[in-house]
Amino acid sequence: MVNMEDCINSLAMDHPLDTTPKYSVTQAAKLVEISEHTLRYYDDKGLFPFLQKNDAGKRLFSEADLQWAKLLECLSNSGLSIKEMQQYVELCIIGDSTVPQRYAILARQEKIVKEQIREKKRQLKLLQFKLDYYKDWQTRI
Amino acid sequence: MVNMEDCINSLAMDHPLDTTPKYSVTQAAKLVEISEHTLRYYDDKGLFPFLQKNDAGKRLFSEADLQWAKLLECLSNSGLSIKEMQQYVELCIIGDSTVPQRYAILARQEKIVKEQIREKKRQLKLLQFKLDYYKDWQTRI
DNA sequence: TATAAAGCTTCGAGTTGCTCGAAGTCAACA
DNA sequence: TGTTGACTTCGAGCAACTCGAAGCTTTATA
Repeated sequence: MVNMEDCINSLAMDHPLDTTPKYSVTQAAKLVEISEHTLRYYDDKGLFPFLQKNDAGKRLFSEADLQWAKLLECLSNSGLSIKEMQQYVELCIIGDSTVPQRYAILARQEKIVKEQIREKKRQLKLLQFKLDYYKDWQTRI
Repeated sequence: MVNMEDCINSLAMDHPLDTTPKYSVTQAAKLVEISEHTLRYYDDKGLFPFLQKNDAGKRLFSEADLQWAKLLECLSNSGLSIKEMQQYVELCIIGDSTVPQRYAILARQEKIVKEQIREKKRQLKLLQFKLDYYKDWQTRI
């Protein structure tokens, strides 16, 4: 799997077999910058429906799984609960007929992230206001 | 630190800050858009060192307390733990000598919030990429 | 070939920061 | 006087991790 588009093709729209190199949970954690514990936790919750395991039960992450992990992180950070992510996974598994529903979910999260950015900028302003005040205070003494 | 006004002034930053008790927890919650539960929780954790109570034990929030609540929210959202906010409060109570330490804390949080904004923008891009892909997919069928 | 180390596994318990609800207090008003 | 409503405290519950123990394979070393 080379790019994001392919990834979305395989994981979000369909679920074909991914034949790319596989990573252990430790390697995957480093690559996507999500802790091993969280990756396993997500897997236990069924959020990696296409994740493979070898004969010894060892998890094997494909490139597609890594991209998927990034999407999960994104959805989680924008406020989706585990349960809601599970529902998103369900929709993905059902297939193309659920594209409108999935689109609606992503569109809602897009709005939320936009509002989060506005909120973060307000927070930044507050901090900078205080920092300016302190700076001012320090030059006065 | 001699009085509440000095403290809040040097910390919550609005000048001049009104420290007259005015609002019930319900009113305060509406004004700052933080739940009553959270305001009480923060108070229980000692994060409102100058919050007054009337004879019946009812909390009375001043304008200064509202500003302070906003700062607490900001610090919390930028990743400060309750314990760290407690330490910040300690520094505030000690007084002017701790201004450099408090400045350092706020400066660190400013950096963090800036990085959070960058991260949010990356998330937004990922969502928009997926939305575009879905849009494309829908026009193709 | 024994054994030790590394790297994974599962599972259950602990942590943080809320979030909720029950039970009680108190002031105001019909 | 009784009821309503807004508050109080306190303890339990919850989501999403986060950690650590115990065990299983595979690989490296003696």
